Amino acid sequence: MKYKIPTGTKDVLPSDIHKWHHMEDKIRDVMTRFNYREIRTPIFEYTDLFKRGIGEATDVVGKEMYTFLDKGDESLTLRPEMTASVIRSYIENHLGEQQPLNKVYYLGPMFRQERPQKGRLRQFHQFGVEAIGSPHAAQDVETMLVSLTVYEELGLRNLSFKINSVGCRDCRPRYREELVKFLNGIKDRLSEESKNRMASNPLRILDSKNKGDVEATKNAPLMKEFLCDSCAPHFAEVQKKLKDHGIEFQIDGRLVRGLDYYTKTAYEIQSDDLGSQNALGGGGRYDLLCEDLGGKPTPSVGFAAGLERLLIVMESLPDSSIPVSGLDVYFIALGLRAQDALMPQMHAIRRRNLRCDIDFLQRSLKAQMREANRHQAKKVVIVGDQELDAGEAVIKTMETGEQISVPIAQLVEELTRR
RNA sequence: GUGGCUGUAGCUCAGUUGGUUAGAGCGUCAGGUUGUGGCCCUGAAGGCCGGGGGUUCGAGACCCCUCAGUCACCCCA
Repeated sequence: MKYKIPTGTKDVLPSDIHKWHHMEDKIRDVMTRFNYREIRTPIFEYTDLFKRGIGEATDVVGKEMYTFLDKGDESLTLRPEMTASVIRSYIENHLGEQQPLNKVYYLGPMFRQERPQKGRLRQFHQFGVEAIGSPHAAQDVETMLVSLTVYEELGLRNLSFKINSVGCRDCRPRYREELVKFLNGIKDRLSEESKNRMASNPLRILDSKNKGDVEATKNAPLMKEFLCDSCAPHFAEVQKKLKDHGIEFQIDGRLVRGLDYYTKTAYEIQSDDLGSQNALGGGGRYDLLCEDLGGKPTPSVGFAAGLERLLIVMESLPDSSIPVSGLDVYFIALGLRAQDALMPQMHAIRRRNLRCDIDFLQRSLKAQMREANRHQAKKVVIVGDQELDAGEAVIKTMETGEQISVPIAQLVEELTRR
């Protein structure tokens, strides 16, 4: 085969598209009820935005970005995530000047050049929200509720919901010092990767999956023990509000997440159906990002979640709760005269909001019936020379097999009745 | 970037220690019904056995290289 799809990308074929529509419809529905409005930003941005926004030390920026020079020698990058783009747009369009709190959501493709595996593609899709402007724990909790509601209403169960606080620029440095002190004591037991991270981002050593690292850091100090007078009550309040909502969660003191901009709250929703890449979505607060990108200090919180991963979990549900719908009417014309007579009728019925189709291959009645069945047609209209001469059409109800004859002139009325 | 596994029909997969013409199920198409779907029966079409090289009288199978997929590491959605 000469042409192949690029590594790490997937076609969504017509036979699967209803699953995507189902997810997308539910996401937009929930977002709307929570009063988040969609924002659409370009698929690419100037490379510096992501370097500054996500952090030079992160894996995303360090080794996963699709970066290229355009014909004007500008360095552009296919977006690896949305938060930096959204904040750029928020600042650039002065959204904060028009109202103090902006709640936005997005849904679209992201790009990271990594080795694909289960639940990880080079072009993948995320939905997410950003609530820009509120420093309060209630806002953290609302974003959590958005994602949990989407999952809940799509029928997902048995998810695990983990939260942590990663502190702020006041308390994190103090903690980081303590942590490095501890890590130095057990340095020789750490993996190479973790040793390399000692200088750049020691916090992430804690959520390493390497068994040796996990064992070695078992007694490491945790951020939650070092939270400052601002972060500690905030974290406590998030927990209290979650309990008020009856939301089950676990505190995971080692949850850090790989994006540099998080402050205070960090959270992740996981599923066991996902294999090794078990995060369905995650998010947190990023109170410093806006000013880092040249805007005014603006406390914000948001999450991002993967659609491909959501799809994997949905497909693992015992009874596929993804609705499929068939045609309302399939038109069977035996001969071109009959086709000429039926197409205007079909058009009129399509204009009355029914889903219809007709055979375009001039095949046998039997073949056309099979086609009707394949499309799960509720009714079939059959017209051949006999009917044509009588000015009539046969309407067959597929489920019961019952057939009636009606004048062709009354087809529209007959089929759209009820 | 590193490692494991897998590449045979549209899909899912068999294929014996290397041996004649490469199979099955599903799907597709047709017939069984002069103009009636699903279920059933019958038949047909559909394969450079991922690609290249090598060993051999003989390779889908063995060896080497290569490409692709997949899973895992790292990290994340």
